[in-house]
Amino acid sequence: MASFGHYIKTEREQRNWTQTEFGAKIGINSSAISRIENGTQKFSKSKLPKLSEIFQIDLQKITDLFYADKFALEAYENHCSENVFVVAEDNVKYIKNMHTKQAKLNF
Amino acid sequence: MASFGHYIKTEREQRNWTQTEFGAKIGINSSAISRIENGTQKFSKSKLPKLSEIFQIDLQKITDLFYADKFALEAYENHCSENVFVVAEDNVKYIKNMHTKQAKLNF
DNA sequence: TTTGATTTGACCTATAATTCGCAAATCTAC
DNA sequence: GTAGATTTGCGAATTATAGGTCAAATCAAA
Repeated sequence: MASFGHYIKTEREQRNWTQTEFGAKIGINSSAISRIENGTQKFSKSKLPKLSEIFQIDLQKITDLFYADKFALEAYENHCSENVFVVAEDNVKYIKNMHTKQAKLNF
Repeated sequence: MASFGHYIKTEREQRNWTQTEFGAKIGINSSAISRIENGTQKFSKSKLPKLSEIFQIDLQKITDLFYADKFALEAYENHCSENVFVVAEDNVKYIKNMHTKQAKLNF
């Protein structure tokens, strides 16, 4: 998939909704929808649950796509090297580890 | 490595700088340094070049560590699944591909 | 104990980032 | 050419966040 905006556009068109119709459902002006689909504006993360609801798509999947796109763009724009995401994955494991250990300490 | 704040702390201590000294070099209040090292506050990306300069560490390495930490935390906090970063990596490739094709079109 | 270093809380500010609406412009069938 | 759909310029309004200040608390080592 290209980007999150493109993903939204595809899903919207599959349902034969105009940007205005879709905008009404999710509570955003049609011009904002246009910008979102074209990547000029970002979809606000607070509306992800609503999006999953009206698209009837698993929230986890939508969340992953959203952040994968966000991270990719950010990494690209800030000239991160190839292995940023490898390091990031390790960091997540570390964080999870820390939190479980922290949880154990509370007993 | 734990987190970017911890990384900063380690490097600072290796140089035997107090938080106040380090803060003076990079232009941040010492209490802010404390918060940054402990993860309460984020290091601002605009100061990354300055950081690489005073630490004498490759900017690319610092950039990667900074964003790996940022992405990891964000992924963790927003409950992304295991494979976000795999997808993100694909997305970067896609973006790079798009841009090279775009570049070619300009000839 | 004393001194310097670090941590933390509370509150405030400046600035950057971003969303989004409105209206005009442009595009696209029919 | 007309109507609906999409795009875009402009600007407002909101939000997010880094970082400061000041003071108190805690830590650590001499």
